[in-house]
Amino acid sequence: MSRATITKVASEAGVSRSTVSNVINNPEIVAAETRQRVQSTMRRMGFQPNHMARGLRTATSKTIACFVLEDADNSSTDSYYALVLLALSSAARAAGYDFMIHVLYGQSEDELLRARALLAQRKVDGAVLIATPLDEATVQALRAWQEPIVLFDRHVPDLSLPFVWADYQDGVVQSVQHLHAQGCQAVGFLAGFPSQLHTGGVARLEGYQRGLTRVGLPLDPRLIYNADWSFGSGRDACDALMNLPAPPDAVIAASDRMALGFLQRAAECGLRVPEDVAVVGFNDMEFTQYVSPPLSTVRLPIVEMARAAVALVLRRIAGESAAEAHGTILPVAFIARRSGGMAELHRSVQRQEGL
Amino acid sequence: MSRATITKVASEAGVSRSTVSNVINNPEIVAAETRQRVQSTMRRMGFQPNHMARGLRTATSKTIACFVLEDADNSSTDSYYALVLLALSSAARAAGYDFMIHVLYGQSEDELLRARALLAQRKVDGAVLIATPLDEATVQALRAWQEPIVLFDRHVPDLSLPFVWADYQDGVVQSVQHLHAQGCQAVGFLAGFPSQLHTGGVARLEGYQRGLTRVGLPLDPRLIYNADWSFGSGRDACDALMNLPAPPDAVIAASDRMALGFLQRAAECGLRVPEDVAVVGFNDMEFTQYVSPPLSTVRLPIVEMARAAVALVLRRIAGESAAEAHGTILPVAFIARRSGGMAELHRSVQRQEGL
DNA sequence: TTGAAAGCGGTACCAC
DNA sequence: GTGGTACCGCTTTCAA
Repeated sequence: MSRATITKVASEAGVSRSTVSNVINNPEIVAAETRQRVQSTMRRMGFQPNHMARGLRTATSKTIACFVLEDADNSSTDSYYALVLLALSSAARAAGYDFMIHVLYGQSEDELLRARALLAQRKVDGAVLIATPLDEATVQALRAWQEPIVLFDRHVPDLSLPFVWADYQDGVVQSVQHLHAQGCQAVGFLAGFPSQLHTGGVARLEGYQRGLTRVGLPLDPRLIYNADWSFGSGRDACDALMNLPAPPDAVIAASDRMALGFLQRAAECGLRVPEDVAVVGFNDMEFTQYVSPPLSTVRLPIVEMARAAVALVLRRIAGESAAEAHGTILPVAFIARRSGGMAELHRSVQRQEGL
Repeated sequence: MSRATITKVASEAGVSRSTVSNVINNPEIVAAETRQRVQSTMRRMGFQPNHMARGLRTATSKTIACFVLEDADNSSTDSYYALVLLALSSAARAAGYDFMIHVLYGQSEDELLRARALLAQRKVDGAVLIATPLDEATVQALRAWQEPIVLFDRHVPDLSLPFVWADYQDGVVQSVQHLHAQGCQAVGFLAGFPSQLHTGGVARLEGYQRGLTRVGLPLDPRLIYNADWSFGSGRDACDALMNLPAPPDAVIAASDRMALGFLQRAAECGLRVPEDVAVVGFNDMEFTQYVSPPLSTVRLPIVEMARAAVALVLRRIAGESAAEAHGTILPVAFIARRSGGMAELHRSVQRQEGL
């Protein structure tokens, strides 16, 4: 039994194909009686307009893709990606678009071509790119395509590709302020690789520096440990920093994973958190609530970022130039938990309770 | 500048459209010289065949979808989903298919219709369904569609929907065996909701019972705590079980999250793990490596499961009936870490080292 | 308000 | 081995 087509519906309902088409796309211009007859026929026959035929005619797919640039570490297996993908899918759907995910294994020309084919073949109307490592050359290439592409969670200063980005810098500033409010005087920092290509890493380091300045603490380079984002490097950082002649009384890690490594090693060394050293992470990964003590951290507004990214893609699809559709920067939220010290929190709770 | 079409390429290369089409789809039947001329013309013009036109003609989209059934808990933000989605996407791509993700917010008729539309409109050729909660009625409906749909990580005994499933039961059997080999004599169990609809929960409980039988330990119902999969319920389980007149010397949790709650509460109560009580989780979530002590757990073969699921979908797309394409059950792996006790491991290491 | 007809960009069959 | 041509199912003028 072959599928119902618009032609069959038309002949069944005793109207022309154009009328059926109008019932679907411009119901208001069809006479009420005709419309109802056609609608009930469509329902009865289980008619669904063929996406390919429609797309061929209208030259749109009503689909957007997320290009996931996978690096060597398989970083995209992180739960962060689950959150982002689902948030994007939900934002796309809210806008009436379907959502495709396409993984790029590296940034080879070949892989870029495959991604481009999706756009060139009109299989998708636009794309959001999510990439931890991102070469300059790749960005240039993407830009040259002149397709509706938006960078997610990336800041691209000069290049005219629209982007969505969270205020990483402010997240660390808030962390410093919180720790300072706890009475901490020597705040260390576990930096990730602050390569130029990982703008998030740079922004966090800048936030650290700016935060110190703002609360009036000196910047001591010895308190900055250059880790590599991994759990293990967080452990190493603990050994390195806490054995300094003048160890920090608090540390901020550029990622929750490093913070957790630090936390674990600190426990092994008999250090109490936050009494001996307060710890703050970054990202609010699920497990941060489950460790002892629960980890203070910074939460990214992923749902809002996804919405903003989809909105930017849609503007590009609608014909807006890449130059017009500039970047969107969204605020982050500091999440106070025990590892960062709770004095401030207690005070504010007391204040709320009118004590 | 409008996009290159097959017609333009044809006239540019001085051949007919059919020949260009053949160069793309049946290169071997075209004369080498013609083929090369056409190919270089295509390249020069940046020609990409229009997906819609091709799909219209061939009635295929070369796309499969993953339907994600989202429950009230937003469980799909779990990193498990990131792994599954990326594994599916990779498996799809290896088979030459693109990959769409479509979230169903609940199991209402409306949501099911939206998912069905994707198939009926020929926007996707088939789908993998991944769902924590899954009503009988939904399964019946899916089945009635007669579309290429495969259930991921679900066991559907009687219903003729192909499925992929991991040997949950054996995972727990292995856990029991490991603990028994450590000398544990009273192994408790933290069950999730063992509803009929969550077959994974049932299988784990069965594995517990079967494991005990196999190693010759008695089944003591008091050692089974009915938790709800959450971190908090794992904590509660610790209080409940460890305050029994005869507390267990080991517990197996049906999820890592519960195991971690147990671990945390145990630490608060001054219990040593694994000396006072050994703990084993289930799923091998990332954070299990990061807690103290690292959590023994059971790892699901997600990549293999994804491959199997895509393979089943493709068989259905190729025309195989749902009845023929039965289920695939894949083996799981017990991961020994410190929380479960390491005596056995030490022995086997010594054995390997020839001691 | 409705219908006829011309595509959209490919594929596939059939002559040549 | 190559070219002509009839579709695939829908949208979109343009007349009636």
